[in-house]
Amino acid sequence: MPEVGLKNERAFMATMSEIAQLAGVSQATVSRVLNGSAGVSAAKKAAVMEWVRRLDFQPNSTARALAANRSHLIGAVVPDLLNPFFAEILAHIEHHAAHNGYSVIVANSAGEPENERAIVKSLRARQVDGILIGLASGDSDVIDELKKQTPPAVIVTQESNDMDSVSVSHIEGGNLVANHFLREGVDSFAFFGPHDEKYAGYRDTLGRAGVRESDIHSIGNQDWWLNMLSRGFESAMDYLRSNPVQGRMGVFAMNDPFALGMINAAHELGMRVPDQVSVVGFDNTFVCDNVRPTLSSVSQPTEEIGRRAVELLLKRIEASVPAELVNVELHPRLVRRESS
Amino acid sequence: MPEVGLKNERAFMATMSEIAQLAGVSQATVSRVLNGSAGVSAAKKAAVMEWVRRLDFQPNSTARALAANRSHLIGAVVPDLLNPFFAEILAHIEHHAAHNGYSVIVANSAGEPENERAIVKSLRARQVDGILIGLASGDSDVIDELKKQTPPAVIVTQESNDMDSVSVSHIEGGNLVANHFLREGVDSFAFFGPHDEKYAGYRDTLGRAGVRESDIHSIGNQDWWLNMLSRGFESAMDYLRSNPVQGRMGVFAMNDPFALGMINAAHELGMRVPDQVSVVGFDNTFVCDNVRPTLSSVSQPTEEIGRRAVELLLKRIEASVPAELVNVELHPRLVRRESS
DNA sequence: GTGAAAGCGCTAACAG
DNA sequence: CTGTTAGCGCTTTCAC
Repeated sequence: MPEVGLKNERAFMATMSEIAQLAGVSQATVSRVLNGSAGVSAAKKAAVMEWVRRLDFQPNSTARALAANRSHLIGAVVPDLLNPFFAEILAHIEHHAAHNGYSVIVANSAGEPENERAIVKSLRARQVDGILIGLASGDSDVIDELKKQTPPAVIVTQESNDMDSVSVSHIEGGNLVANHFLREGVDSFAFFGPHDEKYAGYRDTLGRAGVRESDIHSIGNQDWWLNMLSRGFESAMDYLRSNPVQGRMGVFAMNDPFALGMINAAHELGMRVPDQVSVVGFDNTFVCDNVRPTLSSVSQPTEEIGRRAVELLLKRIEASVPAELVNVELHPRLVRRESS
Repeated sequence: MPEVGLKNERAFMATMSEIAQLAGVSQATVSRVLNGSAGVSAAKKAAVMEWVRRLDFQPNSTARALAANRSHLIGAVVPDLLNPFFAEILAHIEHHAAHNGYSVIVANSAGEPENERAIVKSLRARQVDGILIGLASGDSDVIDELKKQTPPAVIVTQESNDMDSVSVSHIEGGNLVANHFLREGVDSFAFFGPHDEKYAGYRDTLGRAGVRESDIHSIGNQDWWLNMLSRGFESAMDYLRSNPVQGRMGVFAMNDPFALGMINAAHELGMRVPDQVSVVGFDNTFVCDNVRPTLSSVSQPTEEIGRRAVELLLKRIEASVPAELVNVELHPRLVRRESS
């Protein structure tokens, strides 16, 4: 071991200069070896690697980031870590990022544009090489911010006209559910959540089957949806109490927690699922299989979303030139279970 | 705007020197102003701040980290992002870290000691100021790694003899469930999961009531528990099929997904919950309220765990001197619902 | 092939 | 109070 003073008592870390001294080469050569740059004699290379191994040397990524202007860090902004869907997406992002030598800084925006903005600023100051930003609903103001002076960014789980994005087609998701209800002979229709593209797809397909938009019931209002885990049940109760169901109603919920809330509310009021109330959720999170009745849900390929998002982002990072917009549009799938 | 060449076309970032030039002061003064160091004339301070505002300047955290040997970055290592419990903990960690000016790098260890080791190494190379490491089960080899040349680290959700830690007492959790079953007149007992401290607490309390350890049924084996989301149901089915229940059995599951698996398996086999099979889970995740029957579960104060862990870690980071071990031991609470 | 040297953008002495 | 100066540990010319 070399005789070096520890300037930080808590974590001794060798430096390239030390390795260089030990190996009898210049520090630049150590750098070359570690970066696999061509043109280092086998002998010196071996000498360097020997000491790298002996000291379990790892180059300081901060210094590297500063010098190379490349941090190998990406930022992942999610609207809600407590939502299993986003937790899943994050897990896959982390997995693929790590696999490519990138670390992930997480930040929770709570879906607030204000937070999103601040987070993007701070990520930029941290020199992240790229940003993956998960949006819970349609467009957000951040997009403007994102378009100007930031590292490359990719919108995840929503489409965007101005930015690269990776997501399923929510419209298609809505279509799927509408067709399903239609086939099952449901005779009244509701949408549980804020009106977005899912709603649009649902409405349009129902419309083509002769169902007027005014006949589609809206459950919940348009802004409470963030704290969804608790609010779903209450909203569903409110709705069912004041809207007696006759025949068979199909409820398309914007996400699984809401769908559960609806099922539980129906049971609470003595209605049968799926006979009187047929329920379909969205995201196909693991709870779907673990509740009774099991929950039908529109499935998003989270692994693919996470993977493609990382791939696209890294491509943007690698290529210094701005390229044409890419909107990866994946296909949702209806997973039918007992609730519908 | 100053005339500066952008060396990185994609993200122009002003530097302190530029601010200094604009404000007519030295770069060091800019640094002082931004760090709130005492002893800068109001006039110069104002001049600096003016330009900081105008250019929306944010100091480069990488450079800052390198120079100050302080990154304001902490690493959070979790065994499983897909487990809602850890997602929750992570959310709270992120929240409190951000609140204190720290960003969080997440890494998924999948509970593999090998990964944990590699992650800790890479986090160290990234100069994180501290590490929060969530352990899914008892002690891990990483602890040895953690004890030597790393930044301060705190174990989260498990106790440790060698490290700072923040967690509930799992033994106490086991006691709670045992007492609950005893009070409810359950007459046979099972534990669903690998034997750990929860099991020990359960066993000991049952023992004091005269139940022999050999009479406590073990469900599942000791190593599959990681991919729990799918395996719970199967294991429960296997168990119930080969062990006909007579009277009333109490099943204490190591976590909520397992508990759900047990309930579903019981239903599948025509058994009534909680009359024939009484089930209690662990972690009290949001699913507990969203399934029918609602699931009894031992609750961990995730917010407090996350907060105290961050607080403790920051204290360690702040204080340069190693202090006495701190093991924050919180209390679990049994939330009784319909399943028991 | 390889070393010397100039930064990357900042913090932190050290002089005045 | 404030400017000058020396690094932090690395990447990257630029010579030889």
